[in-house]
Amino acid sequence: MTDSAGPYHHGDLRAALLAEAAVMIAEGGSAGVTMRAIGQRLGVSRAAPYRHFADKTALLVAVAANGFRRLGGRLQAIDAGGKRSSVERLRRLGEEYVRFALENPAHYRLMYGREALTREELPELREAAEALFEQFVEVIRAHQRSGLIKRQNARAQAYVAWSAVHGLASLVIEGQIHGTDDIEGLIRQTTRTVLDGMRVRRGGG
Amino acid sequence: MTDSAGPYHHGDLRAALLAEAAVMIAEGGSAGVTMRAIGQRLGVSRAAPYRHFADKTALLVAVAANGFRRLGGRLQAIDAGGKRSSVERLRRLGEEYVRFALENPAHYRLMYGREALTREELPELREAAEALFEQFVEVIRAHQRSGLIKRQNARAQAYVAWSAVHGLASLVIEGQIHGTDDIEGLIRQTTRTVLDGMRVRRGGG
DNA sequence: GGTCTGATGTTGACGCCGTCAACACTCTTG
DNA sequence: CAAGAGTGTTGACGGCGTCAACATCAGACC
Repeated sequence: MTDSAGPYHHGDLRAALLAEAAVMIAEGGSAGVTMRAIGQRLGVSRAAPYRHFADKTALLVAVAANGFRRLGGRLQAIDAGGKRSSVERLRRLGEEYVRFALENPAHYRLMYGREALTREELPELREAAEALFEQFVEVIRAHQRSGLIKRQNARAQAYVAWSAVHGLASLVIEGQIHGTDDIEGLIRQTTRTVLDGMRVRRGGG
Repeated sequence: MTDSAGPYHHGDLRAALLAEAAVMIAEGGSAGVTMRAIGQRLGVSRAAPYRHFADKTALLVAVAANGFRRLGGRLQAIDAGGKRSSVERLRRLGEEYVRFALENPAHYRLMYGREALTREELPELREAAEALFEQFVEVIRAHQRSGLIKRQNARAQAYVAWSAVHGLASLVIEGQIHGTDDIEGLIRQTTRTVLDGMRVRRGGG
């Protein structure tokens, strides 16, 4: 019985590595991801992952890029659905962003918490993150055209909005928000405040 | 000549460890901080730091807490100085916050990028961070009393403002802001947008 | 002044980690 | 059926955090 050892070749180890790494990150943060441990969990030796990823960083980068794509898809679904009033839709987009981060804290942290990764180019990660940001910019532009928010540099406005939702998500994930059970309320207040600040007003500066 | 080896006891190794760790973080990020390396740079053995800090985490926590205190002092200086119009002062506070983060990126990342630290209580770090946050809340309250911003839950408003500046700082540090050289302009736009959203308006919701 | 004791620093060792080189198996292609 | 590329394994190396045992020193106490 080869059952205890399994077949010599795994079948689709690359995909399994990505999936298992994501699981391990969710379980214990990316610090708990070890080339040896992930191999063991997949019934494979410690060096096997190196046939599919140049090193541990490359594996984590691929996992993080998947996160960007997953988040992007989720936001796209929100943005496409429904015919709500436009500002409401923009707000829902921001709220959904934060919700994704809070549902996948360790994964989100991996996506943005560079550190050892900075020195290299990491093109895959960069592209995935920029594609997500371009979604933001497009939504901002659409709302500028509708006359709902100020017609300033759309990228800059997108950065401001992104800063707010990313900052809130980050603070909650890192345990910096205390004395408030009502995180949902805080999310709404954040998006509402920023949108108020971006909104066109009669007689306003 | 004991000169090459130095005296057996260092004198004030604890303080030296804190200072050197901060330098190493600034040089190469907290990943580059190694108990062995820091000892070597101080002319001390690899285990010497353990006489002053329980483990590497404890050392990094102390360094991070120092960062919070340093930032707090800087913001306090801003807040105390000058008799500018009040909203302007609030804006300068936010801008100074971001500037500190950008001047000390690796240190700032250490302060907020928990990870391995989450599981323990880390009372020193928590207290330092909360003291800083209370400064924010106080400033918000003062501006509520002046009738300059909406009288809502001050802590919640402080969280919103903090999210914006922390998010912007974090995105810039992590290299997520592209296509804009004018980071200073982005900082101003962020603070202005959030304050606009929090401001009291005649006839506004 | 001499001694004792606790604080501080050193060395050796352990286990875990990422990674590489050399080797083993297997599937495809001719 | 032979060859070779792709995939997986084992052994080994150096670096890391950390602990236990030992060394040194400064100051309190007689």
